Amino acid sequence: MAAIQNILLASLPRKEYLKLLPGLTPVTLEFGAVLFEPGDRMGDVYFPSGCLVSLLRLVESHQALEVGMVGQEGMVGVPLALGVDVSEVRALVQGGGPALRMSGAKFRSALRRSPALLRAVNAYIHVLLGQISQTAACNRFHVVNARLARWLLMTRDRLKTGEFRLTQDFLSHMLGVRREGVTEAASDFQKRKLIDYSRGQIVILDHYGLEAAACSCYKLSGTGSKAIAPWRPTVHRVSRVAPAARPPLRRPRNPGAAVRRIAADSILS
Amino acid sequence: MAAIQNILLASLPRKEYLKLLPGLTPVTLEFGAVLFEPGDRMGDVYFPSGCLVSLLRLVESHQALEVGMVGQEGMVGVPLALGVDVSEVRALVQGGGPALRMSGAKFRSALRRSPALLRAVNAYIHVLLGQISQTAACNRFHVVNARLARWLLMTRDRLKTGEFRLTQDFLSHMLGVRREGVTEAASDFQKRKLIDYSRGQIVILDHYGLEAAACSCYKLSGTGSKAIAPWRPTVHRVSRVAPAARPPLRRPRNPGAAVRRIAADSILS
DNA sequence: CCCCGTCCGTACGTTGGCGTACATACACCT
DNA sequence: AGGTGTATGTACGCCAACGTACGGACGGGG
Repeated sequence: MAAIQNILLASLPRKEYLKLLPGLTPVTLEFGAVLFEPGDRMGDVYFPSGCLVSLLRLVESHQALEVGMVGQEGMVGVPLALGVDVSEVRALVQGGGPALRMSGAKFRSALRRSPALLRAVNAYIHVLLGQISQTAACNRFHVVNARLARWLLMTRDRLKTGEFRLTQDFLSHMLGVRREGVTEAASDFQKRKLIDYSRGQIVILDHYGLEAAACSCYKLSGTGSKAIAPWRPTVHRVSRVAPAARPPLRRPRNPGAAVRRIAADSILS
Repeated sequence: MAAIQNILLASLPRKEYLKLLPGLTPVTLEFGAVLFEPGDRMGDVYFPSGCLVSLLRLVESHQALEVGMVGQEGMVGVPLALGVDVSEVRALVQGGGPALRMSGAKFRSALRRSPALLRAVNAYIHVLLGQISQTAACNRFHVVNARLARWLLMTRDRLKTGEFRLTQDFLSHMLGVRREGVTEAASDFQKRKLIDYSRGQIVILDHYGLEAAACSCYKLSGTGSKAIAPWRPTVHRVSRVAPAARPPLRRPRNPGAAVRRIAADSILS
């Protein structure tokens, strides 16, 4: 059996993990998939093992703001652990990859039978609370540049890679700013050789430089408490990334699964 | 026995509530008292019955932002229910009044023994999560005027009165803006006869007008979900409030209790 | 190969809020 | 009665971000 990639599950005693195993289905979450919309009944929970899910709060049908970011350190569907099965946020797959899925019913019964799981989930809820409130303050006080830097680093820590595919338009909805604002901030970083950015392909060139550009929120709860260690080995390359094997930014190849997918320009809706 | 004023406790079956009763100590929280600081070990939880507690996130030693507001619908010390006893926020008594206090140890054992309490607390945690994330989006997208209106209404709903004592300086830290920004917004409201404001004494004159001035966040999670009903009977008076029995804004009369108190100009620190 | 959709860059006037500074006003204390 | 500290009002320059508009650039499909 492969190593358990989700930290929350990995923290369980082997015995309790084995009891959970039958209920866990490995799935691949595609970029752009929407796991939940506000108002949706949440049928399943997801434990990301190599993907990244954004929790977005929608405002007045024209704007979105990321309030939480869930990677290997956590789970999607926290309210189910609290006895609520209606989502208040949009859960958007922001970085495609593997996850473990469990039905809400099984999850809730597992919570009752496994004290270790309950402890782990509770601890994560606390982390999430802290992350959300930290992000709230960050969004209020810090300028776009600093927030973008923080966001890129947080993403990197969770995807364990300094390369990912995200349009500036997408980013603007995460940060709750105009697309042009992202362009300016990204251009600045690019001039300073902190990142390379081309048509949705982001490469982090200088991790430490980005940290210096980020607000202090990154070091505080930026990584989602101690669970996620910043992923260090930064590729220092200055040449453009080869335009080779680059899948299309949207239109994922495998439209299957019971998750909706959304057009890039309707992250808001 | 008087009616149970805390909605969270009142929702319990009488039998389970009676089991809790020995652990509950009625206390009076004074305006300005700080229940927890970030980093503090939380020894007790509080169930407000007629007071109002703000949860503030501090940023870089010079700014504060309210991320949550706890009244009769909730409790202070949520992390204790999640197995964490270190606070991440400042819990500041923003409206003095009665509350029920319970030791953290008793609370946690009560949670184990009372399924109804667990359900109620979990439901509240979910509400709090929603409130925090809604506030985050609100702080990002809405102008000061709208946010101030929302804040006043939320306070009113929880204190069940349209009169309360708060300086503009205090408000500025709640909203995360300059004091002058609050002055301008409040002056605007005063000109439009929505509120009366004089040296820390706020009177809401036109509840519906304020609602119109507030952003839509008020109606959404503004009231903390369905738990708190907006408190309607607005006093419509235009004359100045009599300068009569007005206690000093700070320097509460009873400095006792094991809670620290802070100077008005150090809400930040 | 060209077209067209997507994505990125830039520009310009506007504005909400900031930082700063200072003036007034009220309240309590001596 | 006057002083002192706190609370509020106002003013001015500045800047980050907004709304809007448009131009260019890349890339896949017909």
